[in-house]
Amino acid sequence: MTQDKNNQYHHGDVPTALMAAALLRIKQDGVEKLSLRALARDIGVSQTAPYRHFKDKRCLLVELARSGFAELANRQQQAIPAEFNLKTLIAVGIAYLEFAKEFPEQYKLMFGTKIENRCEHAGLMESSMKSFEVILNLAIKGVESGFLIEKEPAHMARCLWSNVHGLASLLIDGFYNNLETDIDDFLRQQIAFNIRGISKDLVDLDY
Amino acid sequence: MTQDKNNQYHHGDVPTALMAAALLRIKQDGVEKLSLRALARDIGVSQTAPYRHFKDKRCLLVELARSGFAELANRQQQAIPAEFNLKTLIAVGIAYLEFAKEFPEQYKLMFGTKIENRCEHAGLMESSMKSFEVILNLAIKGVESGFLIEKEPAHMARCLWSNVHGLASLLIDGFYNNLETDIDDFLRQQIAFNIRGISKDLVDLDY
DNA sequence: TTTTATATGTTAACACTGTCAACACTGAGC
DNA sequence: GCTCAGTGTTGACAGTGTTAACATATAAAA
Repeated sequence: MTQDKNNQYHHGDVPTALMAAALLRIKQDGVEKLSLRALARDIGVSQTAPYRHFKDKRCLLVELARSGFAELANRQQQAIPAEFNLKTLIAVGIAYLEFAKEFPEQYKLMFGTKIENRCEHAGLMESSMKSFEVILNLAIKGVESGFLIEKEPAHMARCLWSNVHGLASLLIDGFYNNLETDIDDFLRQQIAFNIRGISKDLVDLDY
Repeated sequence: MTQDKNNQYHHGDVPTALMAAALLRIKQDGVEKLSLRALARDIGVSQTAPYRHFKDKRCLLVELARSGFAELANRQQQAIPAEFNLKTLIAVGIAYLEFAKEFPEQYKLMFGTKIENRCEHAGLMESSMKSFEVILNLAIKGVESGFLIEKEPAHMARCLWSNVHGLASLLIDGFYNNLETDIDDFLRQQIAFNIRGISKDLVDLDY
């Protein structure tokens, strides 16, 4: 914190400024065109300043993805109502898709191929695990409550996950653009189908 | 076709050579690092020679994706047995996943975000539609035969598609790496769950 | 307070990329 | 044989990620 904020040599908080700028940039131009130099220009520092805070571009992307998973987990958790039933799964699925719709570029970063060797980044893995655990806990509860088939809850969870991820991906990448019906109704129906597939009885979910 | 093949000024068939080289490159280094200049070097032409055959890099990627969809459609079609029942859907789903496993980088290109404004590329759209139509026809047949719920066959098809796409994506991006069970069993089970969700009765698919 | 060390920021440079304009060669049809 | 369109080449420009060497500001140590 310098006295003279206008003539400051030190920026103050380059990392968070970079993240904010990056979120803006990817929202505008897509994650594909994101450039470190442009980010540096955006926040008014030299082109190599970011390297004091991120080892390389990949690390900045990883951090973007990590925070994305954190936000996703948070939203999923928020979507769980007090009373648990099969519709809870739909609610969480919808929350998931809402996130993907709101932050498509961040979502691409989280799951896409832009980040290679994600396993090497512990923080990212941990964050994505936490997001998955929200679904996993629901599956466990579902099996315990007798709503879901008595298979591995992990498999139930992965089933839900892949279903909702498939929907999110196709949605983001524009494969549902020329849909005749309302997109939200459609998504709700798709999730409901999937839940029907792992629910114990042949329920009629009025999605 | 020059007489002297060794001192040839003209390469002969740059486009197909480029495609072959590109397929090799993305298989080795991933689609993210693909560079036009490297491709040109690979096939032994100057760095700007590709521009005589592809307007820009994007067009080359589009062609890669287009041929991918064609191959995918072909494999799906091949996987359909003479006799139709619910298991047919599983078989096609498995064929789909086999393709994704065999050509992960091409798959990423086909669905991922690397190609922006895919709608502008007519050939690509047509090719991807054809791939979808294979699934759509199955859904129609499924509704006609009374195996599937009497909803929009298009919705049934999209349900199958997003399910299998979700699995493929997560598989490719390494989210199933630390799976305890056999991956093929797992995938088969996941597809079966999904089909159970859109089948008319509560069938017990012995996947 | 002065000194020192560490964190942070800058400039200059390298190798690489996509792409364009200008030029050169080759082969087919007149 | 000449023309010309198709194909290939060279050279250049702007942009990128990244490193090394240098500069400054702040916090800790003296």
